[in-house]
Amino acid sequence: MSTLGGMTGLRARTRDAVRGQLADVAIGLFLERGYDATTVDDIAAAAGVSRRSFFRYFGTKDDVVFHQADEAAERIAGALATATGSDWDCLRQVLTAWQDEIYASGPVLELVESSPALRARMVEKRDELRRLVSAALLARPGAELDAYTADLLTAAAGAVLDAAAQEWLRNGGDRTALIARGFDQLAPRGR
Amino acid sequence: MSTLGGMTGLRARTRDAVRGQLADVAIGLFLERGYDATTVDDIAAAAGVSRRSFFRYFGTKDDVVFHQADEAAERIAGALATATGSDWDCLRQVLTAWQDEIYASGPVLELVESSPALRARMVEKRDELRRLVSAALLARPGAELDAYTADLLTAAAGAVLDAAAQEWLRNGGDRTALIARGFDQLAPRGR
DNA sequence: GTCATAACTGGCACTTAGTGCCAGAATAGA
DNA sequence: TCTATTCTGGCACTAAGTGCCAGTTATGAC
Repeated sequence: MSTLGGMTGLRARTRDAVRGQLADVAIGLFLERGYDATTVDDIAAAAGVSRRSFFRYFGTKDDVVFHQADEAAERIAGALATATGSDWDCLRQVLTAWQDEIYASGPVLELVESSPALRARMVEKRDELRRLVSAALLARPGAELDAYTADLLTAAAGAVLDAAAQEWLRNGGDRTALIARGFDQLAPRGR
Repeated sequence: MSTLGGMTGLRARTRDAVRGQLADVAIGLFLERGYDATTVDDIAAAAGVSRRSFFRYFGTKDDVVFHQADEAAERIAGALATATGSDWDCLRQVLTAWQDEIYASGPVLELVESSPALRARMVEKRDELRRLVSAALLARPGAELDAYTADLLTAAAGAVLDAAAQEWLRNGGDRTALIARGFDQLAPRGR
């Protein structure tokens, strides 16, 4: 256990590599045949590992689609801790900057929308993110809000992102502009 | 097929009765031993039906907890169609009135919060409700909003309910007052 | 280089949710 | 009463996810 600060360790690095490769193979199959029609056996076989090993890299079949989002979630919470301005402005800045990481851009979002199981999991992940962000907002250095207000503002900010993502899927357009409009409209009253 | 308007039919009525009884037995077991530790076999045995029949009444194990919510969702959408006032006020009135149906009051809410699987399903159901409500808001007689605004307002109203439910689980108190405060704070600007 | 330790791997068996199918019992309507 | 529909239980099957074990490989100390 003599690891230096920046040292990642060969073991961890190969592990991350396998993980990423596994995810690529899996998403490729999902896009090709559909999520439900692809079994974990298929993924494992295509990636050249055993079924058992797949579950050592991903706890569930759908985690494969959201594993970047998990990492992003903690970085978002971290970014929020250092943001300045009013609570609402902090949420606005951080979430606008991280929108691409929250809503996996491109084909992955359509993949998620195409499968009820994946959509359910996405909503769940969104909820976890919401909790994390709310806690980070509440724990900010000079915070002057209560837990209820933190939950409320965070959920409202999430509402903006959700609505913008839906509209973007419907009609395309400038997602950042949609988000800006939403944040303007919902800016909280009173303090 | 000579059923009169109000006639429910004996078959449908007994079916509803079995359904309700099955739900009661299942929730009882869930509260007693926990959700994950209760199998569908347990439920079926305790209710005196076969495992196969259970799945004829409920598509999944967790549907048993949310089957009232599904019915409530459509009634909420119906109520919204006949509500009057600004879009935001309509949402406020209808959702405030139906809060108990949305957030199963009492022990069931705690049961849901105690199991990750149930919590995930609840979030999913909430999402379905959100879509239904948004569509109903958009389709209202004299509606003057676009799909994006409908989604935005609906999600914001949902944010109020979510935050209020969390706060209520934390500290108790008057849930209706919390909801009122949330709706005041998030009242949208512009038009 | 050697060696003990820890981590990774594949294979197997098992539980559980959920589905398709079929044959028998119960029921509604003519 | 007779016929068509519906409900039921049982069986077999798929697929996700987990625990366990034994073999292999990399790691770190000497």
